Amino acid sequence: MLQKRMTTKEIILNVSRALFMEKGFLATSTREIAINAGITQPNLYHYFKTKEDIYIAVLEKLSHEKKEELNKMVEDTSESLYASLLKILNYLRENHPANFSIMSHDMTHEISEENHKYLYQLWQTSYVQPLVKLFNRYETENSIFNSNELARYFYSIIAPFIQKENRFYNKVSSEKILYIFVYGILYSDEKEH
Amino acid sequence: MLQKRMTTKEIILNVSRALFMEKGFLATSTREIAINAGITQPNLYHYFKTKEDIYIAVLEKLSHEKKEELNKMVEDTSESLYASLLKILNYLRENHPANFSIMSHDMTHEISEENHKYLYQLWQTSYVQPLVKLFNRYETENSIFNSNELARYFYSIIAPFIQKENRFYNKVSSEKILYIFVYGILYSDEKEH
DNA sequence: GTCTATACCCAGATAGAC
DNA sequence: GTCTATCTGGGTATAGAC
Repeated sequence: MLQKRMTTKEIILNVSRALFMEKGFLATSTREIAINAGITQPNLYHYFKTKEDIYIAVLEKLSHEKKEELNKMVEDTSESLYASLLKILNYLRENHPANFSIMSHDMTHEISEENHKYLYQLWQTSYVQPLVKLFNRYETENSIFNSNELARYFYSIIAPFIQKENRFYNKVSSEKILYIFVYGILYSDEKEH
Repeated sequence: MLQKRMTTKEIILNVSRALFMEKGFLATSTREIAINAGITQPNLYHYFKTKEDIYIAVLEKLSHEKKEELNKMVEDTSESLYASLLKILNYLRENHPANFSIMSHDMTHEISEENHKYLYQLWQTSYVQPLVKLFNRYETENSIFNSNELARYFYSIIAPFIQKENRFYNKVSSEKILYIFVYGILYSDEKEH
């Protein structure tokens, strides 16, 4: 994917994605986006009406990409639940540019009400739904959690391990993270595996 | 605690805490702090050199308060691990003004390097250490996690359930949250409790 | 210790030439 | 489609009177 062959709009979306996901909405300036895209700041406004519109476009593209990938990973029915979750976790840790916590905060605090609702829907269909499908296949009747809850918990638990900058959480292996989610801290105390 | 009998500095710290914790460092303006404190914006600078200094002072006070409380809760050795964790979780959900994710992001992105290090130390001694003490009492040799890891995982797992604004996570009971941390999702599938 | 006035900067966004 | 120039508003912080 050479930048030379990309349109200006695509370049803007790419550099904006990196900046928004690393620094958050507020801390990312349109001037910074422009410089990184190799254009002037007013030129941005030829492609987008506002900075918020850029942000929406970035998350739209990101969500659609991840939706595709997550659905693909979930559809392999030959694997165990643990194996599927491990694959997803590793994929997100390697490929996802976003810090979920920042995304969530920006969505609820820095974005207009209607866009907030729209992004929430995007999140649901792209990230939560694939996981719900997965859990539905394994869930038994006496579980105290339904698939929707499990999908949300999964993301909240893995969130800190996805942010790139964190010196502590980055070193933790995906297997260890999953152990807690799947077996809890007591299981690993009482049993060997 | 009547505001009338508080000093101006205390009032500033109180309103700043509420604003910083809800909106984050960047999104909170000194004008807003001043209005809520009932003073003019330049008057802030009689008490603090910079906005960042206010932020540091807020987190210092908050940490020391929580350190006291957490240590108290951890010292009751008659309780089970589950009961202790439940007490701590409920306490934080009821009394902690902060969204840990925002705090963490501000610390690493919006604050000077030296203050960042200082706040990290505060976090360690006030929040992590009490939990480490607790886990040390229960940990067995074959656990794949040490107490320090468990303390950090605990906070990362409960983090989304502490932010006040979230419509989904707020409804979840503390018992359910702890179930996953202590028993995992599989245990609740296979066994009744 | 608190105020008014204001400096200074950087943000998002627009006008209009090329 | 991209630019230069610029508007407008908000931010943090300072000067200096009371």
